[in-house]
Amino acid sequence: MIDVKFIRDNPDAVRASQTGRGEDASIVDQVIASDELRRVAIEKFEKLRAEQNVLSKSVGAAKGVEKTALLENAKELATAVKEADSKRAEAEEHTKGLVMKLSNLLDPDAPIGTEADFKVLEHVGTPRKFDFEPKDHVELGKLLGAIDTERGAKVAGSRSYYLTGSGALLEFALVNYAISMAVKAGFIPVIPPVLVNPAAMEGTGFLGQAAENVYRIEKDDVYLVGTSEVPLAAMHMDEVLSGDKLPMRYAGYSSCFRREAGTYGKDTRGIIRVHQFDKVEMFSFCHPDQAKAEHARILQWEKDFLNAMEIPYRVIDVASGDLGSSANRKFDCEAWIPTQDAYREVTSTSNCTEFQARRLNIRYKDADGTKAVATLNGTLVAIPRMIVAILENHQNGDGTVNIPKALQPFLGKERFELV
RNA sequence: GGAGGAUUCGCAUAGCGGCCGAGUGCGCACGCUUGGAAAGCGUGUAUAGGGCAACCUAUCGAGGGUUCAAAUCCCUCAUCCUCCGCCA
Repeated sequence: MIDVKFIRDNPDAVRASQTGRGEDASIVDQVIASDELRRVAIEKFEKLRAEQNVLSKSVGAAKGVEKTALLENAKELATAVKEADSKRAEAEEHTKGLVMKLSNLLDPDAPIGTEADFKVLEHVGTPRKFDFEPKDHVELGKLLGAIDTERGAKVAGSRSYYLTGSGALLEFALVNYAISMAVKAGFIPVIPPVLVNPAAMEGTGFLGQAAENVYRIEKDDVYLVGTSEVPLAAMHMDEVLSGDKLPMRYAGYSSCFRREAGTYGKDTRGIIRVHQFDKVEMFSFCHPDQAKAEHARILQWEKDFLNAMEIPYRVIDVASGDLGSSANRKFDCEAWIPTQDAYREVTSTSNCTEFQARRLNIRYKDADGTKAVATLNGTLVAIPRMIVAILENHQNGDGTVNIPKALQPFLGKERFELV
């Protein structure tokens, strides 16, 4: 949510941002008009209310005939106040509804365009040349007894899978490595709730365009989170953080649930796109002035992780039209997937500036007063995609897979063997 | 699932229709005092909105209602605590 005052003072900037995203810029003018009416309604109500407060006091003090007369007046006023109040509430709601439609302001450095207009920032590592025909992760997963998509489908439907044996152990190793890395970097490790209430979901912006991809448990009016970003961000909902404690960094480990509506036929093979997976997510609450620097730091931790996995990847600056509505800029790390002959997203980090915090009412207090914090998120490791990248990039001709050095202490061996 | 109790300014509490945006204690900040500190004394100590400002308005878990007037009365909901039941 963008600050209404900012919209009022900088309508052109907001319009430009909307246009850059390929979204409706006319909302800005609707907001300004609505805000005008809102302020008139507020003034009208407050004036009447002040009158009523005075009159009410005099009613209390008065006696007899005088009191009866005053009461007569007071009753009339009460009706007027009630009416003005509901008009005020209506105007406020209308304005807020419009403001909520606006996406976050774009970072001026973000590339403008649609999904395909991303900018490649760098390549790290070189895709490996195989002297044999590389197998894909589904095949390798079978040979290693690590991934079972057939039984996953039998028991839970499409896009479901079992991680077994080496696969399960690999998840534990990845999680352990990620968490120990995060703790070293000063993150507080968190195991958050994955079942959250509507306020948390709404506040983090997942009930807007992304709502289609969210699982909802109707009976209890709760949602299954698609990322621990939701419970991590909502953790400090309606709180005022002390300025000297910022940045506050959390690393959440949780299962993530995604309906994957509208992705029929996309990535149907294997575990690139699944309904449920585990992920370690970085989340930071920081000073708005620090957000850009913090974003760079989070990206660096993502790169450190991929470097440790010895996987070739590239970093892209996601184009305006492909940003989530909360993000003002987003970087994706895309790992090289040999059998797809392509780079595929494995991690992603977004700078949400104060947008999300304003919706969730998360502020910080320092000498200058109380203001909205900035929030940022980034994937440290999303298990299935990382497993895909590791299996495919580190496979040997016989189907065995070498374990990256960083993970070896967590697995007690150097190679995954065939079963 | 059933029965009770609770939710007030950072914390602990008072208040149970107008004198309450709200008292007290603790904490915190500043000042006085002191060689320095403690104690003591004094002052201050929420957030949001509207207004150029003086100032006004709203907020006592949330939302409705009654009333000229609600922290206070009524209803619904949420959370926490205790007891019973159930499960582990």
